[in-house]
Amino acid sequence: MRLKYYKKNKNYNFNKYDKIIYKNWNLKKYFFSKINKNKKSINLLLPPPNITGDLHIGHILNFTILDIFARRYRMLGYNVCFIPGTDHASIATEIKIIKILKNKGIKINKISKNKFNKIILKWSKKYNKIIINQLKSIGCSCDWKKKYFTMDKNHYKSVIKVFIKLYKEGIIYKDNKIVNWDIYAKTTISEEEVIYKNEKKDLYYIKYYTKNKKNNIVISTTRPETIFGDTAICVNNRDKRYKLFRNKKFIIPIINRKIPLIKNTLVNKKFGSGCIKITPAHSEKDYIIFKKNKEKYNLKLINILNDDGTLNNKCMNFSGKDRFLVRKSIIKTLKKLGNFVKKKKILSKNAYSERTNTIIEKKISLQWFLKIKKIVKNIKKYINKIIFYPKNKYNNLIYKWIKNIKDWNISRQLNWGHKIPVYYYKNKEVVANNYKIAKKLFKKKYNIKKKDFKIKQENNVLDTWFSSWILPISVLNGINNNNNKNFNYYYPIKILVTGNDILFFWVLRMIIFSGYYINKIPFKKVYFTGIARDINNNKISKSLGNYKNLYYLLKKYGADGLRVGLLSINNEYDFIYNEKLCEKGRNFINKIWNSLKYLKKIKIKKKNNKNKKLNKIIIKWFNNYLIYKINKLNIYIKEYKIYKSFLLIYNLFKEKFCSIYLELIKNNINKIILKKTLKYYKLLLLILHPYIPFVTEYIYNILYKKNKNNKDITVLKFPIIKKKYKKNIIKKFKNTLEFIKYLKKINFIKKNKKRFNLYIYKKEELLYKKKIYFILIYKLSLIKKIKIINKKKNKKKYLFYIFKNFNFFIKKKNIINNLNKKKIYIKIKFYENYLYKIIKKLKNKKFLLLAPKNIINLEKKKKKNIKKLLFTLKNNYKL
RNA sequence: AGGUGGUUAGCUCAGUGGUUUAGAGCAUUUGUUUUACAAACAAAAGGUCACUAGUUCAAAUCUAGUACCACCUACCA
Repeated sequence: MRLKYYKKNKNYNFNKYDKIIYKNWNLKKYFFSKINKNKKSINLLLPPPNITGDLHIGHILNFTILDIFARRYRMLGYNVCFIPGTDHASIATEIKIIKILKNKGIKINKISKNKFNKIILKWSKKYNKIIINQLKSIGCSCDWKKKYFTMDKNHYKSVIKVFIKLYKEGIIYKDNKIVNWDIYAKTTISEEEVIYKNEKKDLYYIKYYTKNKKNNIVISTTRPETIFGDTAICVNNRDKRYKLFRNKKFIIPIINRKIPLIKNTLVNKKFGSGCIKITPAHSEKDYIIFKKNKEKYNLKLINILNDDGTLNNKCMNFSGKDRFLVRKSIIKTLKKLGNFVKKKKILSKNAYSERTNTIIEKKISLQWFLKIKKIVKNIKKYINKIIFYPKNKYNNLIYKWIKNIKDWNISRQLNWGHKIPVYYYKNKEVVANNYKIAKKLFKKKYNIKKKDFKIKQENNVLDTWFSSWILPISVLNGINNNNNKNFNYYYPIKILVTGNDILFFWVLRMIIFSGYYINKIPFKKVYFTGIARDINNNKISKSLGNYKNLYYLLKKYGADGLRVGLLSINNEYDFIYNEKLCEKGRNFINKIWNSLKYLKKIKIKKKNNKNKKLNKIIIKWFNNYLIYKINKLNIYIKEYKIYKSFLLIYNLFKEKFCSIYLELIKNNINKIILKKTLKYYKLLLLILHPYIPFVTEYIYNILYKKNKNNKDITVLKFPIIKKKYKKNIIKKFKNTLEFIKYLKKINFIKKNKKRFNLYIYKKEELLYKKKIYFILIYKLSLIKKIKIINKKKNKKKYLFYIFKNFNFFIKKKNIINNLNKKKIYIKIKFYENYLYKIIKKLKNKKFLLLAPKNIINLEKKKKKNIKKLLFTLKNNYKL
């Protein structure tokens, strides 16, 4: 690897070096995992992004967290297998292609299926490449040899195998049911892909007369265009208003067809007129009522919609027109006929397709279903074995979902996807792996003796999620061969990282499938991230396109900068993404770059014994502080508190290392301290590496690698320090810095910056020496010397100050008091009030009786100190 | 309608039953071009911690209720 260092560079040139560094990692096969029984395996699965477009902030957050786990486990000596992949995303991709073709002015009807499929294939190849490059460019340390695509041969085979098994067990079946119909994509979609939005709608009240027009009944509906599909009128069993009408028949306006009045408890008396029309082919509830009364009343099922959302030929002169246009014109007609009563605005939900954002229609249709309830029985057992982060947040939700779960509609009327392996001959069907086997089966099963007969494969493809729910097993080829070495070694996944929005789509289904198929959990842990949202609180997603291109962000902020930016928010909850986050990330990387520049520049002065003592203290402090923080860091990561862990490192590096440590040793560097500094710096790079892999690798190569054959940082050991640290040293150092800050704050710095003395009591000398480093005070403040005195100093010449428990004096002439008097007055008032409160507390008998002793003592101390402080302030006020 | 989470500085968010004035980043204001870093450093200003009640010697923190916001689930002719 050729990495060069130019001292003139103002920042880390990520555009140039990130690629070189990743190539090098790849060349040395650091991320490729082979079975090694002496090493524990860690299996991580990258949730496959859809090939519909490039990656966005949500993905990057997700994958960064996964990559942190991967890199850290690798550095801890585990055999990490981080499996990347992409999803064919059947419906999403197909819609995307259709849109693109439409924009080009190409009509889909005029393209043959073959050609269409070729276009999609080309697209999928292109975007597979793009996505992989993007994953590499953000630093994902994946095992590329194990890369999968959900339309690969092997995966396809697995999907088919699973389908056949479930079909044979009677879990997959074909039936006429009400499904969600997307009129744009012309396919069914699953319940999870439907988004309900509450919107204002008109509720129409319409009169239906009896034959002789003597009586009428008023139904209420939001969809008057469906009257062509009416088969009955329904009221609640207990609704007394309609008692008179029992057993009567009514006539549908416009089409003049007779329909009966029926009863059902599902009808809500209070809503609308309490009387509804039944159109069983286009409403789930109506369908249920229809089924119950079908035989008794001889009801018919009438489908009135074409696949594109226009009315079909059963709708008289309205046929061929869009359902919403018909709604308007039919109301006009009803008004003319005198059947229209009134309309009312109500708030009601419209069902939208998540994929195409069009209003979906409920429609009766012959589809394939999966009896998920049948295989979900033992799920509690498996869910209890899996740990979810954040803990317990989703438990209730999960069980509720399982309770209400309906059969899963798995067939889609699309081209792009796994074709359902069912074959037809006349009205007979078989399920088989391929055409040849299917033909043989027909011959056997149905005793067909003809040599030449044509069979047809089912046109529909499977829902995308049908191929996703088997992933944990299928990526290790565990479906085709459930006793292979890889599968036995790597299964199950250690931790799954994913957005909380696909809990039902994917996460739960994987648990259900693995539990059913091999009686095992698919993963040990699940880490849910929040969802990235834009300023308007919309999900950042491919379909909305509300995000900037990744390459733009990478060019501007670098991969490490992006990673830092996204780690700067608490990712357990949804968050609003703002590009300023990336700026913060970039700035941090810049800081790191400059620290390297500084270390490269250091020149050692030969004779420097002046500040040996100071150096010793600094080293002692930082050494202990590092151990303390690294210990804490490891605890955070073990608890999967990623956000906290990074915040810790961020502050450790920027504040403690750069602002304090490096500033303190400046101009005072000898061989020993340089050696120590490089050691600390290496430790910092190591703990930073999982978070920001590129820049740390670069610096490590520049600063520490002497031979080509030396290891890169990515395979070094992650520091876990078992040494104990000394708390009192850390505290003493902190105390001292606070003391110095206080000295600066009381504002007695002379303009000529002449040094002056600080006076302390003899009796407090020990306390001072125990808790404060004098040497640091000399270094960082204008104090010339700390002098020890026996008696109180003359008020006229000296001013008395207090910091925590420390009392000290300063000569008045050393103070330039430019605090204005008003401010001091406000302070005095504040402390007087504060003092009053404490005195009151200390007079409270209950407090003295019940509060712990140390708290009481603390209050007493406070009282003392505030009194003194007030004294000082008042003195200052006079000044 | 039910569930979950939230309400803390102008913005985005940390935070803990008692530590003299509740923290960070960004934004704002002021100062500093001093040899690692102006994408920096130093500092200032900015908060009745949503509201009400309760528990407690002590509540921003625990409990309950209210209001508002977000998400999820269900109903809707």
